[in-house]
Amino acid sequence: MKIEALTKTDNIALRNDIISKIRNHINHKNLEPGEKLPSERMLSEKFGVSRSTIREAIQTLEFYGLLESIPQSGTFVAQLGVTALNGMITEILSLEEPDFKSLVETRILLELKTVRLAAQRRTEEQLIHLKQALDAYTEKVLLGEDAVQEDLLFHLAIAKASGNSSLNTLMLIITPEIITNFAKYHVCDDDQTFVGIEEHKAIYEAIKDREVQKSKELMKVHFKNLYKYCYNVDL
Amino acid sequence: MKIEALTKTDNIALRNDIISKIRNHINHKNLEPGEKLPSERMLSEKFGVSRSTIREAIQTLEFYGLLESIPQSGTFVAQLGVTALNGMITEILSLEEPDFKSLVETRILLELKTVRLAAQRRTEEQLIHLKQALDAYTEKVLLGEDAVQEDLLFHLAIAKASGNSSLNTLMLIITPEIITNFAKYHVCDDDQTFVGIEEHKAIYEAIKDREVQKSKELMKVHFKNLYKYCYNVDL
DNA sequence: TTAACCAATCTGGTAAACCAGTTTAATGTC
DNA sequence: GACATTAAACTGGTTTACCAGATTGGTTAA
Repeated sequence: MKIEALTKTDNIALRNDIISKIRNHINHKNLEPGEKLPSERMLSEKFGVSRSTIREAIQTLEFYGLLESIPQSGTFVAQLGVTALNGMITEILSLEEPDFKSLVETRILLELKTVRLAAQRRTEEQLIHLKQALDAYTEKVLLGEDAVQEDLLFHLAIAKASGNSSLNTLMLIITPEIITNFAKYHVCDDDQTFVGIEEHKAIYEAIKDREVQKSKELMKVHFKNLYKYCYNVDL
Repeated sequence: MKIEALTKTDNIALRNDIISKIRNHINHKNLEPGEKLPSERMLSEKFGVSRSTIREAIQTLEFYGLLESIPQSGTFVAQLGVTALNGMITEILSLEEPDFKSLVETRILLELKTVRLAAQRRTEEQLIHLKQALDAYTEKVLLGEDAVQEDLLFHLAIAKASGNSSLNTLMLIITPEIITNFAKYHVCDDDQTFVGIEEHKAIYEAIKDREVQKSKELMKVHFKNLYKYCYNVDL
């Protein structure tokens, strides 16, 4: 088991090492925004690793919007200068796994915003989608089954209805980790879920009626138990 | 130029297609949390593409925490059930490029939180780092040079000082796109930056003195122009 | 001199072969 | 028949080879 973990860690360490070397190269050559990086083959040779490894590192930096690969042409640095690039890569390399408390804290922040925006901006189509998610959740709970997934999907539907693509993306990024931790710590084993039905329904109604402030207050109540629970248990 | 874009789009389309097919497979086989996906070779053959393509798709899903690859063992679905997985992949596939307004809206939300947390939790070491970032920014402005990068690095330092790894990660994700859009729309060409020095300095002092509410108010002021500017220009 | 064209070269993307652990199942022993 | 052993098959990771489009530099025709 520990060998597996070590191997996995090694892989990440290797990729981070390459990312670091790419950063050094950009610094050393003072690559300006839009300039071209050496080809994958060159970097591969220069760093003594295979193209796959280089490509993985580039893909990671591409995800953060620091590089952009164009087929049959090259890999280019984004429209941000050496300083920002350097600082950001350093930060990315030092990123740590988010702890449960951070996740919950962030989720609450994001959702108190998405629910307000949803109440303001939701379209009829999004409202239907919300209703479907709500019904799926309710049905699951009434069957006495675990409904964590349907719960989170309803919240994701709210994020989508917020009309803010950025917030929607961020919610998608943190949600799986939230669910995983819920499962790990058995946060949702108790029968609070019946209360959850009413709370969800109320939030839905508020969004439907475009009651911005009320929707936020309802969400706050909805999160109160969770917030308290997590801080008591984990802090 | 448009051919380049098309090629790029095709690549993304291909990867998304594979992701979609993986989702279908998981649905069809009703893979429970922790269960193993078919090997990359099997999927490669099943979908009629190479392992590289499969691996890229898996890597994307790994980033969102939906799958996990373990060397010499297999790829496993995360600790979330079919329903959540299905819903999330659907959402991921339909993700759209964030617009500038969404980015700004999100940034303001995140930073009004990070600055408060930083004022509460910052360590002495983080304070030093903040000071360095502030000085770098000030120096650049006084030289009359463009200081967008140093500006954002200061804000990232605040995010790091918030002690919330999750918020820090999210800030890192949206920052490059913010900078890119700043450059594209020439938001920061005017000499507002001299005002920026004072505002940054004030925020730093508030964090230093652990004045939570004040730090938030100062950040609000700092963002007021930007918020207004963006909405006026882009909306 | 200039502009158009063409072929050699270079690019990222894709596919196929290879590697080192892991898993599994068959085989041999007690 | 139960268990230990061992070898073959299977895994994700890595390396190498190949592809088609883009770039580039020189050559040629106007």
